[in-house]
Amino acid sequence: MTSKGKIYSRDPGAMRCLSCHLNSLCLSADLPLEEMAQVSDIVRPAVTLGKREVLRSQGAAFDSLFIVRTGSLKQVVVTDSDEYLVTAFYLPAELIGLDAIAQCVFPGTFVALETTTVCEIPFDLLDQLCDLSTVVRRRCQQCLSHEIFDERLKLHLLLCRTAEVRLACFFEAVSERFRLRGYSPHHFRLALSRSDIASYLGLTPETVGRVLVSYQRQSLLIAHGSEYRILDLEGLKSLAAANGRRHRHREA
Amino acid sequence: MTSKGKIYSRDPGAMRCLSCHLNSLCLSADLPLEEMAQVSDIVRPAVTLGKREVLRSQGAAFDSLFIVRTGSLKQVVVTDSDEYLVTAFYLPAELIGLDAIAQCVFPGTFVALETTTVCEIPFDLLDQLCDLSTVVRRRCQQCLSHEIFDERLKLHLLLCRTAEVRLACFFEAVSERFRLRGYSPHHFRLALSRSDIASYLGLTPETVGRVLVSYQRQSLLIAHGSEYRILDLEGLKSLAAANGRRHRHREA
DNA sequence: CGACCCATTGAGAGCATTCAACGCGTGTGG
DNA sequence: CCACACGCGTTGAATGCTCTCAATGGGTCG
Repeated sequence: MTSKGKIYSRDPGAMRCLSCHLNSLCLSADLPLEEMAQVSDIVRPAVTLGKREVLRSQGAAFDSLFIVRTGSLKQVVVTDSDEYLVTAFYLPAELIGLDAIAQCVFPGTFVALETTTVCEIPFDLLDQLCDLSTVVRRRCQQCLSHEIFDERLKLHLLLCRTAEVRLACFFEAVSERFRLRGYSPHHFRLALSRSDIASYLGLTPETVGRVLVSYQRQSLLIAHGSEYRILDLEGLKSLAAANGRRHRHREA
Repeated sequence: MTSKGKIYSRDPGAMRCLSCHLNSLCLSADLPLEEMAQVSDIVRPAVTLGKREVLRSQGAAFDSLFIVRTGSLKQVVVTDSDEYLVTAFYLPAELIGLDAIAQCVFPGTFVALETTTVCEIPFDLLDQLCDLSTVVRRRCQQCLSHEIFDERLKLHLLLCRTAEVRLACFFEAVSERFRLRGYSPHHFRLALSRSDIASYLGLTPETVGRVLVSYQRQSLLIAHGSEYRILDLEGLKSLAAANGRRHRHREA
């Protein structure tokens, strides 16, 4: 398709990644300088999205991966039976579009939850880069594999959990994601609505609300709109770990 | 580590893949002859496992991917809170170990559900092959990406489903997996126990049993031990699609 | 300022779990 | 070869969690 030659000419905007505050978390994390420069070169300048603006629609041809710089997005899948399902959400430095590679089509719609900027990485260029650099290829592989395991285990755990435990797991994970990105793990704004959280966890908005109230009564966390303040992270963690329910299996 | 040269010398056992009955489904599917030969060369002769025998244990160093030739296996994860969770199972031609790549450790124990044979693909060799062949690399990428999306959507769907619908989804998916592999989609043996199925779906064995009885009363499917006969696949599918429950969202 | 969406609260119903008991088949050890 | 233990599958009754439905108030957008 596209000509294969010379995909990285050192242009003025290059080395963008090096100076980016997310540098250490991104796709380019831990890459040697040379490779990081190569990745830098194929990254398009950041795009800004307004709240509720769509980055890519479900079914659109897969052209690029994206990395969140600021703000956040959710992935919404509309199923055959016209259900509206929030299947993922993305915070700064997180990679969008990995699930589109196989089918060459975006499996869901990506919607900005607030004013958001994203870097675009054209996939055909990244693909060429993978051919040239083993390090980059491995890094991509790692990102892919990491998501598989992460998702699988978490979702399987949630399947047999009560609402109270599901939310504890959710906030524990979110808090950790913020912490890794250098934000406070105890106090953050999460632009997902209660309905979004409910959809993501397979609950109803009412139940989510009720559990939040019960958390507040237990002095675990306080929710004010989209502001969340975790008072007792350890308490939340033990709630999340407490195998919230049933199933007394033994080893194989 | 290992020397990079000449990883594919045409040895007598080569072209194994070409003559394998699973050829068209496997990792090697759709590869040009030359690449298929290369993959063939790094595949180790099939290993046989007895029932309940462990292929790799949770936490073991990641060394190889495996492909099921005959039989089946389950992946069991023991969580921090000592829960025993069935997170995946594998039928012939399916790829084991993709979720181990990121952490370089197997995230769960792989147990044979019956007498089973698997092909082993040493990962360091496959990795080298990816460096040499774009086609192989893309194919690996595809396998990885496919799992992400598949799992995510299915599990999120299950989260807000009743037991009746969860099992319908389960059998629809299993039937399809058998069909793709050339077996009857209507009649198959599934070596997973009721407890395994329950764990996989986040239910209790009792509930699984009760739903199976209700299916039988509705003439949807008949279960005799590990033999399953689907009488009304369409009925099962519509049950699975019927958004088994709640949540009336609108588009974004 | 009105429409609409989101969040919250309450009451009732339904579904799945829990707990308990039983029959069956298999594998083990005497 | 047989007895027994054990895991698996099944069934029943009761509890409890979460959904459903409904109504209200607050915030936002047009």
